[in-house]
Amino acid sequence: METINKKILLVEDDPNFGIVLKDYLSMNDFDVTLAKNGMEGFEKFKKDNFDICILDVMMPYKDGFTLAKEIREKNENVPIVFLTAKTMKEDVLKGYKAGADDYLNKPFDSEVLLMKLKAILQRKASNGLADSKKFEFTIGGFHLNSKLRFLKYKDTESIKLSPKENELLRLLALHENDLMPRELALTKIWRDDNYFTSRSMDVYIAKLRKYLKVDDTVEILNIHGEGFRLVIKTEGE
Amino acid sequence: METINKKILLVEDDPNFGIVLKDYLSMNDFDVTLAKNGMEGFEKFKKDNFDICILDVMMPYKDGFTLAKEIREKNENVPIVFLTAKTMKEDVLKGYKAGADDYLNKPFDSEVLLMKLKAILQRKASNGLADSKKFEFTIGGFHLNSKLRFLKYKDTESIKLSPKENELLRLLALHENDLMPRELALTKIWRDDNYFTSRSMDVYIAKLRKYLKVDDTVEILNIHGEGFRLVIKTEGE
DNA sequence: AGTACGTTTAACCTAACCTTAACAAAAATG
DNA sequence: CATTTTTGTTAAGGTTAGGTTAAACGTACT
Repeated sequence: METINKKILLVEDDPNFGIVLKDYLSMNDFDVTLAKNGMEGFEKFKKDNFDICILDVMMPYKDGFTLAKEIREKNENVPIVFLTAKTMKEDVLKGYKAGADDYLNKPFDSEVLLMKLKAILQRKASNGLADSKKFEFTIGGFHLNSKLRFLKYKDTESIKLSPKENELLRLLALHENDLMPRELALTKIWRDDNYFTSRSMDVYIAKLRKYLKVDDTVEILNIHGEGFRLVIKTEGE
Repeated sequence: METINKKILLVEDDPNFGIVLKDYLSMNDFDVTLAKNGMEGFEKFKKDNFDICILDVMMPYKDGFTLAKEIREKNENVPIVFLTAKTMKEDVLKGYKAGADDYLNKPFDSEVLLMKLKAILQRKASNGLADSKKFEFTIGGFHLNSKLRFLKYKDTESIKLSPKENELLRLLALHENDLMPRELALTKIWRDDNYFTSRSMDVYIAKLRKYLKVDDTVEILNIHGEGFRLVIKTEGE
């Protein structure tokens, strides 16, 4: 498993710096794809599977934050590291809100970057990586494709799911018949756990229940104060 | 919703800075334990369960790295964030080698710290924490799942239990056939031992007895002035 | 500007939960 | 055996979490 080098998407508009950094990372056994701007970065992201994304914040056309958001919509797990020239608090906060995993101010030491990357990859490795790859589920009579974001019941037309609907249902499915803690969904999907996000989540639970109503072997149960449980009643028995 | 606050171990030798930081984090809904040096930090770490550790690097007797290593020996998962006054590359590298999750140079912005903590906890929330807690019990003809909070008798519909019912029954089951002291339940579940909580507990005992009535091999007995006993009459005999 | 879509916020209602009170029954106490 | 203390049980009350719908908001696309 460890034979294949980790793939990095590096998006950096300064060509000199970009090349230097790419070479440095390549020398350290990373498989680096370099993109010169946000647009190109997103295209390349869609076409491949990266283990980590390093995004410059200041870029023409599409800045790093916007790109990060787009990336997050496609993939909620891939680690994102921002590079920025200035130490602006706003930027840092914005970055973390966009789902950053780390943040580096230029000029930074390349060795430090390397250590950060290693630390991040290590963390990811310890987490259930299998989960992040799983995107197809059978839920009673339903089939959920959470990559393409649709839900199909038997031979009926498939329903399109919004990003939040999709992620929530996916999390529930990942914990099929088991408790899916409120807190988990809130931190993973809403990235904040407060009264409003919690209410928002309830709204989405209601939406999902509506979709699932056609199949009475499938149900979303509440465990008061804890979270929800997607139960699938197995036949007979 | 009663989300229990995340526990932070903060080890910082500068008393002024330590207090300020502790207060700031407390204000932001963290449950902070402050230790004044590495030694004390490790003692406190062993005595409790923390969600995250924030360690100053420069400390008398035992520096942050040494402490981090000791902590890692006890727990290889808990996130560790270092604080350091100087931007020394050596230190940063050493920190990551010691298993750091992040690194902050003083002076740092407190909001940035907050975001980092959130980002780290979010990452951690994604892996299912290995809850070594025991939550499944067989009580005569009953099956109690105290994680999903339900009680099932043979092949009947399972009953949903409220948090208090569930915790109380779980405590009783944990002490099956043995004395479960009043005081224990009151301090563990009600977090206070007074006349009213005690009466409340009696109400819950009554509720549990009602649930358990269908199986006459199971019974909750009172031991006057001491507590309760969940007895399970084994067959034959 | 206008439309479409996804998401959040507000509002209102119901269900779940916990405590308290009230009264009855046991058990201890002297 | 009268009295106090503890426990058993039920029901009322208050508080919070959750269910649901609709309106408001925001952003992207026309």
